[in-house]
This record gives sequence, C-alpha cells and structure tokens, in this order.
Amino acid sequence: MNLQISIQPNLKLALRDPEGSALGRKIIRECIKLMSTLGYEQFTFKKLAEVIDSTEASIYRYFENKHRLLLYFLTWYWNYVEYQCMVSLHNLNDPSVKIKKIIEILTGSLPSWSDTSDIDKAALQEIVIAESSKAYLTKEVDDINSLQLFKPYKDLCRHIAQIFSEYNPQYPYTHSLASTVMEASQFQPYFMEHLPSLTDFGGEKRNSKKVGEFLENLVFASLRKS
Amino acid sequence: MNLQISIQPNLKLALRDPEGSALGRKIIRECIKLMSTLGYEQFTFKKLAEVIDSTEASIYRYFENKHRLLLYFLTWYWNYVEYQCMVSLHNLNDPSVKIKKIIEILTGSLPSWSDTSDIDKAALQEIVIAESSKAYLTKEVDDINSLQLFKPYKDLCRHIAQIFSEYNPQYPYTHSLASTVMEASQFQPYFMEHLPSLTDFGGEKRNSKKVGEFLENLVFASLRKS
DNA sequence: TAAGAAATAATAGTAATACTTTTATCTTTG
DNA sequence: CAAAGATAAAAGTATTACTATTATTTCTTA
Repeated sequence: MNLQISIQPNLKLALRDPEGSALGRKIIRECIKLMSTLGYEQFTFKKLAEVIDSTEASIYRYFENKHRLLLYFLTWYWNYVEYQCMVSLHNLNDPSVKIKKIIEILTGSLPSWSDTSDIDKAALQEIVIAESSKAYLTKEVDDINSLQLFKPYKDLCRHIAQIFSEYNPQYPYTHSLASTVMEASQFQPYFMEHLPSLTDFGGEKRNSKKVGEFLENLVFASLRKS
Repeated sequence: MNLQISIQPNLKLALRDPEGSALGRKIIRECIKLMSTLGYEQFTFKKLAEVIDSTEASIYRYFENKHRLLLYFLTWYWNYVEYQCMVSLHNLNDPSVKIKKIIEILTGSLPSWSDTSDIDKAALQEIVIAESSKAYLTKEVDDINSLQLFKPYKDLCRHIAQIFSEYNPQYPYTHSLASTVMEASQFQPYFMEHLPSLTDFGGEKRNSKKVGEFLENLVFASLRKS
C-alpha cells in the first residue's frame, strides 16, 4: 500500500503548492529538519534559506509567514493521522478495538511511519509535539479558524468522538474526551522527556507504550456504562 | 482571611523583587493587563514602558526578558492555586470531597478570586490559559527546569497525584492523570471559547461548571477501583 | 527554436524587536 | 550631607520579519 499523502494545495495555507516544484519540496524537507532542531522561535526563513542555498524572498513566495508554514505541517500531520485511522479502522466493527487502534496511532507506536516520501517523520512528530499549541494559542485564532485551517484537527476530533459514542451512546463528553486525549498524547511524551515528575513513566526509554496504556485506561474508564 | 500572597523573591525569576518598589508593582500590575490584551507575542517591554511612563531599560532591571516575566506570573498563579488548595482542604478528610474541591479550584469557579491585592486576577487567568504552554514548550525547557522554575507547577501536580492515590492506592497513573487534568482545565475553556467543536459545551456562556463536571467524571471514572 | 512568461536569485531596504550601554538626574539611607 | 542606589533619557546594535527591485535562469508553447 502506498502511504504517500499529498495535501490538496490549500491556497490559504501556502501561496503556491510546495509539492509542485523542486524548490518547494526542498523547503519542506529541510524546514522540517531545521525547525525541529531549532524550535519554532529560533527558526527563521533566513536560516532556512542558507541551508537550502536560496533566499528569504523565494521562501516567501511559498509561505506568507512562519506561522502558516507551521500550520502547513500540522495540517499534513493530522491529515496523515486521519488517513492512518481510516485505513486501520475500515474493516473493524468492535468500537473497543477501534479505540485501542486509535490510541495506538495517536501515541505513534505504529510502524507505518515508514513509507516512500522523503519527509523526516520523526522530525515532523517532534515539531507536532513541541509546537502544535503555538498554532492556536495566538490572538489570531479566530481569524485562522474562520479560514478553516484547523479543519483536519477538528475533523479527527469529531471522528474520535463519534467512535466514543458508538462505544457508549450515553456518554456526554465525547468531544472533550477526544480533544483531551489528543492533547495528552502530545504532552505526556513531552513531559516524560523534559518534566518527568509530571508523569508516571519517566526514566525508562521508549515509553510511548506506557502513554498508550494510560490513555486507554482513561478512555475506557470514562466510557464505561455506569 | 487575608489572601494576599507574595512570592518569595526568586532571584532566578526576577533580577530584583518587583513587590519591593513602586515601579516594580506598577510593572506587574500593568503588565498583566497589557499581556492579556496583546498576547505574549505582541507584548513588548517597549509598549509596557509607554503604558507605565517609564523606559525599557528600567523594566530590564527587574526582568531579564519577557519569558522570565511570564514565568513570574505563572509561578504566582500556581502558588496561589496551591495556597487555595491548602486552605480549602486542610480540614477535609474524605479524598473524594478533596478531589471535587481541587477541580472546582482548577476550573476557577471559586469566588475566592476577590481579595485585596491590586492584581487583575481575571487578566492573570487569561494569561495562564493562553500562554502557559509557551513557558515550557521552548528549547530552553531543561535549563529553566534545572533552575527549579517549574517547581510550583510540579508541586501542585504532585499534591494532586497524592490525593488521587489516597482515593485509590492501586491506581498507577496518578501523576499523568493530575497533569492531564491540570492541562485540560486550561485548554478546555480555551477551546470552548475559540474552537468549540473540540468540546461538548460551546455556545452557552460561563461554562466553567461544565468543564468541572467533565473533569470530575474523568477523574472518578479513572480512579474507580476495578 | 525563438519569444514570452514564470520562477528564482541577488541585493537592498524598512520597521520593529530584544536587548545593551552611557550618562544624567533623582531619591534613599547611613 | 554624602554616597549609594534607583530611575530616566537617549542612543546604539544585531536580528527579525518582512517588502521591493532588478537581473537571471528555466520552462512553455507557438
């Protein structure tokens, strides 16, 4: 199966489709590495231009600004997760199995991360974990939201909430539970690495499985019919 | 009861104690208003200097930079929450009552916010909700953490985790549950306001009670002995 | 294959940010 | 009253986040 995904060129996200040119693809590829290394604040178009041997102005012809570029990555990521869910769940019926699968995907412990595209997925996931919140924790949230730029995230949340209510149609907080789990699946690994006392699984390496267990426990406990 | 709280001058947070001078107090007071209005990114020392009729350089004699100033506020806030917990819980025995109280405090639906200090607590809470993550989602996390600047947050998390394990000594994820609840108590109200489809309680105004109900349900479901 | 269009590079420029430095003027406090 | 310390005033720096202009390369397509 070919896991190549291409974002339908969203002209609000990018000024021109970066997948459609050599320079564009180079921008994406190198930007992911650079931004995950430097972090969002230290990352600049100028530094990226040096790395790809081009100019700031050329990058600006693809992306209005840094923030839109970040959103481009997040959109890519959440579309990809949604896609993974669709592929993994389409032949499943038992909602509890679906839920387990989703948590497995969210906590990134799936091998399907390896495909043919030249995107450094590990670096992309680092960006998602460390920078996602900066996409919406800005005074421009409402503007960005009205441009539909959070759609993939909201769609996935809705999708997960839908499966929660398949499992227990009486549960009243499906969307909040879904967004909480999505957030926690990013924050807990970050805490694990940098502020381990906020979690119960510091120390040991490669613990995404533990986060998954915690979230499974959380979700099934919440959804249990009382 | 006097709810006045003063942060013991943490010389890593501030270069000199802002509570100890008229200018310092003015900086704090006006900064809270300005930062909550402009948001962290748009807030600058220069703009603040104009508002308080002083100079950038004078502000820099109190705070190394914007980020430390943010940490100062967060420290104040989490110390205050911890204090509120101590006051509210010290004569309680039943862990389930304690848990309910904590969630009430976390979701800010307590009236004790009104006291004599001239700090605009509503504005402070807006800052906490919208900017907290930016305190630790930075490449300098580990440095800042080793200066103990996240201590109040981690202490409160530990405290809550402790009460969770009073309620159910078998539950294995007390710290992760505590940090998840602390995060969610900030994010859910933000989502409610800006991205309501990520929650189950958009629309209706003043819904912190609903967030509290969701979190209570989440916590007690998770902690229920199986 | 030549002409025109589009993309990219090279270069420069601007306003704002995040500071630092210097010097002068207040205000305490001993 | 003198010295120390705090604040103000003013200027300066490196970097950021862009925008603009012009030149060069590459891509179409007639």
